[in-house]
Amino acid sequence: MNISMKSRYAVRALTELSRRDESEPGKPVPLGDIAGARGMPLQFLEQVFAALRRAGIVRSRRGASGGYSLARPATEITVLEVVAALDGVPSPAECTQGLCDRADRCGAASVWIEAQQALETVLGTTTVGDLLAREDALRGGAPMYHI
Amino acid sequence: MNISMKSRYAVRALTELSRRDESEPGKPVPLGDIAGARGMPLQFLEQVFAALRRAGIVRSRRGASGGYSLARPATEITVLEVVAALDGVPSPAECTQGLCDRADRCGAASVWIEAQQALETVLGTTTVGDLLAREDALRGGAPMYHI
DNA sequence: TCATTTCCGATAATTCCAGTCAAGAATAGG
DNA sequence: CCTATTCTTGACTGGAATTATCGGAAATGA
Repeated sequence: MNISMKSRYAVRALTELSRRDESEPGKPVPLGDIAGARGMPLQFLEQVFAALRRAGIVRSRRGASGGYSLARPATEITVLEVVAALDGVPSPAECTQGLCDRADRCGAASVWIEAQQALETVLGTTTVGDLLAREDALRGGAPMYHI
Repeated sequence: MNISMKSRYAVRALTELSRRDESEPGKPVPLGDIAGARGMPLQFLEQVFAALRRAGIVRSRRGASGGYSLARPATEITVLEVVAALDGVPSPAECTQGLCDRADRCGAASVWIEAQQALETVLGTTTVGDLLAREDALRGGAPMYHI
């Protein structure tokens, strides 16, 4: 199972959302702002955030001065659950989901299972908060050359 | 990241091929035998093995009593290179292939890169020989637990 | 009321996947 | 040489997934 644009947009958008949540905690941010800030198609983001809301990752408020806000602190939202909400649990091969009836006598299944576990470890231990911190490090810590 | 049927068939087929290579080393095995032994569509396997040959993983001999044989010992063929030959290097997101022009200022790229590295570690350290050994362990009835 | 914004379903364009089909070329054995 | 076997290659297809876009409905604050 692939990590699609939906998941990638979601991660970017949540990073942006948590950036804004730092300055004005809890205040809803319109999707249009987020889409604009990161160059993502608004109507596609709407689909993405609908799924994020159903998964309990963001909260929404409708109407004027509405928008989306984080349902939990950014440091408690893992990349894994974001991906799971949009693409399902990422698995390199279907064997790893009990769909392979040969798994009990197929040595190959084990390697796909190990691969999936490695993926889950990385994605499950990285939070949106981490990504925001990394982004800040890139912006601030990157060498600044003057023209 | 998609590990397609091609790669999965390839891994299964190479395991079968190395099993036969054990009893009669270097002897070409017709694809029909391999397809039959593991219930895989022959004509699809032909595509798969054409790619494996181009990648230098197997050798072919045409004609009667021809077939495919391993180009190297099974213990020197990693699952990673098999997957790479058929699906390309597995990557969870395109960012990790230099296609994302935002990578230098996008904190999200880092997590996809780490995920890819974790995948490559698992797949790159498992060989077809390992899979054959695991399969034998499974057949021998001894349950095998791997950490 | 009105502008804003989320919500929801339909649809379209494109690409990918898994598998099939068909014709051709090389080879061993007789 | 003849023939069955086997690899080689490319085109093709049906279905599914991906990546959106469109149009409007419902809620909400000013």
